[in-house]
Amino acid sequence: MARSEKSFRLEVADRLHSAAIHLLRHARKRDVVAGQGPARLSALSVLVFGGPMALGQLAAAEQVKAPTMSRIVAGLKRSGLAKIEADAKDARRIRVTATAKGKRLLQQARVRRIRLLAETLSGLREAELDTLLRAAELMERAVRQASGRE
Amino acid sequence: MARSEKSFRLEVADRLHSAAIHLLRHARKRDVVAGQGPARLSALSVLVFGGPMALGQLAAAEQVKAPTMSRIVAGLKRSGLAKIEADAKDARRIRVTATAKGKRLLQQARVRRIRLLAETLSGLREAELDTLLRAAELMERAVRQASGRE
DNA sequence: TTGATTACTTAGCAGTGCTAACGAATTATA
DNA sequence: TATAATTCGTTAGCACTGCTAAGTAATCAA
Repeated sequence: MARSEKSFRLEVADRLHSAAIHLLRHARKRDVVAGQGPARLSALSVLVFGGPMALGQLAAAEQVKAPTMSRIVAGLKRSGLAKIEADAKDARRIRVTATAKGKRLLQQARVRRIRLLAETLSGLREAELDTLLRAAELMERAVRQASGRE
Repeated sequence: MARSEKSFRLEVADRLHSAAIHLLRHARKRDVVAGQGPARLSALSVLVFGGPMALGQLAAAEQVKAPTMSRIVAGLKRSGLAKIEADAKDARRIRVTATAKGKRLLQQARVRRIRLLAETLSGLREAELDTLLRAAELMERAVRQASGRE
């Protein structure tokens, strides 16, 4: 059967969507161990690897609205995982920074989560892992490009 | 740097986890169009493609606890997307069935969501889409195997 | 028959997403 | 300079989704 460029993309989108949901749902239980929800861990990750930034930047990076990020940051602060300072140039802005405790917790949570996801992948051969790695890169690229288009 | 079998799997798990989160977060806004949250749509999908089933089965299929599924089903019922009947054999059980309206809505929501995810993938070449499709299959397989192991 | 198990519901907590509305600070303009 | 428009973040309030604990009803086992 001849497959058109377009319908093939729809098929890929469909299958990928489903697979991503199932994969994450399977890995999700694990986040609980850190005592922090996935949104907080993800935001903390951005802070740790991207350095201190304003709330708005963080919200954009996480593709979330400002009020949502405001609450996430409040939670991180309450847990001592991030701290908030005033911006020297612009008093409207805040500067969100991961604390040492935040960095530590992130590494631990990350290790646990990733290790358990790796278990899920334990039945795959190395060549198949290569495919997944390339796929992960493609997904990130596609999202970046699409975000730019919006 | 020589990569060991093990650390490579950890790296793949890490990148894949991150990519899946970002991809779904990017596609998520779309579900809103249907006026139903992702958990309801996903459960409805199981009902439509898997046929009527008991609440416990549905919860297991969605990897969710019974109380959570109880509420999801209540929501579907309230919206007229699913109906609940008594089980003939066992009065403790309920039989959850997708209504015609539920099937219709699911198809529409699915088409919308998939079409918009396909847009996200529009910058990729056909060979890259092939990679994603293979990756989706691998993810599903890995999750199935891991679920069996648990 | 009585006790244990199973299926589902209810209640209550926490996290995460949104929009609307607000105050404070900054920038642009008359 | 004074005023208006914009930007940044917060608060309030809604909805959805996940959990555990506890309760009810039905079934199964001893």
